[in-house]
Amino acid sequence: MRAKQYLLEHLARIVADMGLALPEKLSIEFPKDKSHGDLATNLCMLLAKQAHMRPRELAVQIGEKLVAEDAFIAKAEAAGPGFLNITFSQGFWQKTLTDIIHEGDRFGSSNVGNGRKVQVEFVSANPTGPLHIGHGRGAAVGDSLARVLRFAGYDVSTEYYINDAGLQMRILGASVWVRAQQLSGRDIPLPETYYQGEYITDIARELLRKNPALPEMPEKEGTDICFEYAMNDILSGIKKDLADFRVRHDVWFSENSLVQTGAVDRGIERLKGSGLVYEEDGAIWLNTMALGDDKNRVLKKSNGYFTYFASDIAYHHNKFERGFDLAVDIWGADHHGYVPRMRAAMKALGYPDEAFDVILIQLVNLLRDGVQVAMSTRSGQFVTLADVLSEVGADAARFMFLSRKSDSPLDFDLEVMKRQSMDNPVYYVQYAHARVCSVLRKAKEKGIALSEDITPEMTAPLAAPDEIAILKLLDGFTDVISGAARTLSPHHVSYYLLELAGSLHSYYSSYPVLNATDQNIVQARLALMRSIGIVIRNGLDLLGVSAPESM
RNA sequence: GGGCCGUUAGCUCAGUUGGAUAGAGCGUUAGCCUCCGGAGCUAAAGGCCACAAGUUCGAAUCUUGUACGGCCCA
Repeated sequence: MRAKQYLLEHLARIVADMGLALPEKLSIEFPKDKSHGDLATNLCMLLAKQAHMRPRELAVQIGEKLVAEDAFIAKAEAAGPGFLNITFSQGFWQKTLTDIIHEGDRFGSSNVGNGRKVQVEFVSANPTGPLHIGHGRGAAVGDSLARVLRFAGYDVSTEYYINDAGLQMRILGASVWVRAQQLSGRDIPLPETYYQGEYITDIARELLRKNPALPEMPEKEGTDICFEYAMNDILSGIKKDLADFRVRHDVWFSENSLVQTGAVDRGIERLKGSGLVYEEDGAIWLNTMALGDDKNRVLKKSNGYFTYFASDIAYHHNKFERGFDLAVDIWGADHHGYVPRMRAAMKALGYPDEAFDVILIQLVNLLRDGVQVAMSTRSGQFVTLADVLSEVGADAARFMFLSRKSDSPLDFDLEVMKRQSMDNPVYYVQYAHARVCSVLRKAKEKGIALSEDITPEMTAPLAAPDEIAILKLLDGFTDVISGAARTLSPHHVSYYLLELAGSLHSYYSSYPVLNATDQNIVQARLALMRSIGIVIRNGLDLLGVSAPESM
């Protein structure tokens, strides 16, 4: 981060002296940080294009000027066209430790979000049954994304949309009603389209205990009671599961409340302003084809009922009325066909394209020892998120979900997830953290004081290539976070942590810390250990994974 | 039939405004416990980045087409 800003300032001046303008987008952010040579190379290519020069020619010219700068050394290499390597002094990298220790749990945060108001809506499962493993993946991604965005300076609110109006909910109530009847000895069959799961019977049993008169009630009234009770019961179960998974929703938004307050009607009214709403066959339609969808969609059916689409439009309209600059929805990939029509609707409401984004979460393939575990919601035979958590733990599950980009399917093997080996990389990262803590503990026991003031003299012994490499890696943490925020991809954080943990383990095995020969070296390496610990902890926190001090 | 996503080492996967010799883990092979935590480390082998064309100084990355897989819609 600092390296880039630093480079930029100097290059900007040099380039200006040469009569060239720095492309504006370059002044915002440089995502690449593996090698600062890449950065310079990129820059040269862009500038060369602008100046109509051969890249190498320009590289040599810039290189010569850079060499004249006393703050860093640069050279244009003869090998390959247009390659320019820029090397920073060791002190430059060593200063990273000062920043980390000074900023502590804020290290890695930035202001690239610039306070933009973002809403992340995720999970939003119908409260008709417990959450399963697929919801877990969406929950982990959504929650972690929110944490990353917050850390990167966005103003984030997380939300769960409760689909508590509509057919599925009526079926839920009816299912419990039938089970309650059966439990009180009546021979009524449960229709196939009703919810079959064992949990429905459990709810009915519980409700009967509290309300023994239920089976005698008229069907309408009884079903309503069943629905109300079942939904609240299931919803509180969902809330508990999410809490156990360290997932937080700031707002629980009820679809029913939209319907009650007439928001759906108002949404359609507003849509009419786009001139794309029309009536046909007694139904009200939105001409989404005009905005990229592959066919037009019904808003209000001829029987007078609104479609799901209509209430979703009203809901999203409501989001923007609440002042969000960006609404991110996290959906199961099986809903991807829904994306074009929502985009079309947002456009019809007059919101810009970039105000609405959807992250699609691909399927989770649940396995046990390589054998697929059958899952079917209809038959009620599925492994719940709660089951998985109690078996493998929240840390392992979250890390696994956040170790893949969300748009590719994921194999989740329960047996592998219980193994404490590199099959299960969360332990590798946590172990690195525990190791660092252990060294710091031992230092304290030995009476070695850890100075709070990190001075350049103190970090100066960190001069080995391995050490400089780790310092560069630590310095890049902030970029990783802002990159993950920009691309809405929290999994970048996991990969970064794996890399950092690997560096620590490797370093640890060949460089003594407490047993180093010189007290100055001990202090310097302790500062390095502390910094690595802070960065791993900050990173794990963004993933919602614990950072144990011992294991 | 239309559409979305994917295809990178034997397996599971990273690789994001195009950049130097494409990276991890597992598995395989050969090593490392007198030493701060071996849940660890070192090294080797393993690649036509599905295929073909295009864009350019440069493509795993962008464009088009084809094949295969998953999903959605009709």
